[in-house]
Amino acid sequence: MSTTQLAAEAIRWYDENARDLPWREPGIGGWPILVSEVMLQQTPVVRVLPAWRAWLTRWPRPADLAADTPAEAIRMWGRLGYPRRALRLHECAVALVARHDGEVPTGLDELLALPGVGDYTARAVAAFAYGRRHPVVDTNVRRLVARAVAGEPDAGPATRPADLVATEALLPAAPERAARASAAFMELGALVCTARSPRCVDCPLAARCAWRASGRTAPPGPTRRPQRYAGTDRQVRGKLLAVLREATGPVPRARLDLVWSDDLQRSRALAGLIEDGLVEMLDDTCVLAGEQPSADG
DNA sequence: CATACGTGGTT
DNA sequence: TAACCAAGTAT
Repeated sequence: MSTTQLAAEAIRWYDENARDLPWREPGIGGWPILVSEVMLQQTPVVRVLPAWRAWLTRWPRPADLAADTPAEAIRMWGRLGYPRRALRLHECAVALVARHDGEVPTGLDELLALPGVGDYTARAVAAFAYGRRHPVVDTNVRRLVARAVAGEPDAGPATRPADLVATEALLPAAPERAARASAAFMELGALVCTARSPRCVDCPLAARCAWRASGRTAPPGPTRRPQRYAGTDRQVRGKLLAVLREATGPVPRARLDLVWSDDLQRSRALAGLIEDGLVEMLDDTCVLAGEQPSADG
């Protein structure tokens, strides 16, 4: 079977070339892996590393985080971006204590029911923490499969059930080995079969790659670009939250007024943060969610 | 299915 | 410098 060979080659390469990442340490546990997966959502490895270490040092078990405030979780999140993930992780910890005896569950459905855990993360935790044989499909795997198997320059814009089927077909029968294959595919996608400039010369799958065999056809024309970051509500939210993150107590509205001059947009952004549960309003001041009143008032 | 959601490094 | 990119999720 040629598909089985893809996994075999990928694993062989992975054994030699995988990065030495702390959450890959054998037996590390479900919680550290869950935290790493959530942090890695849309965030580069190099920025996650220190945050992951600090987070797990402070909250080694879900119960530790559940006992602390959401505000502290948001603070520890620092500048990783998408701070709602910190809130989701805190909610996760609370749910794990309430529903799963403080442990990260092993089943896909139970994982999927956790806040901030979607299809990718549920599969990643089940496979990498518990050795379950589930296809793990992230953007790297979708790109690699699109190229190596389908011969296309890139995967489609949205995850499709077909991606799951195509990836499942590549997995070895033995669960532990399937999980290793998934890790290998992700690592290959991250380091070799990259989006911009794939390094086919270094690719262990090159000899079997359909895209390379076709002469590396170019992707279709320009896709519609999203809005620029500068000037968006997103940027304003970031500025507002940065002030609250660094403050030790309630912040007067007047101080938040300084971060953005457009009253309408600033109000809209703040309302969004409150709506998302990241920020709370107390009288004429704002605080991070669940912030405890400081002793010194 | 499109869009909102942060941040900072690379090209 | 502007655009692109990085282990997605929720609506």
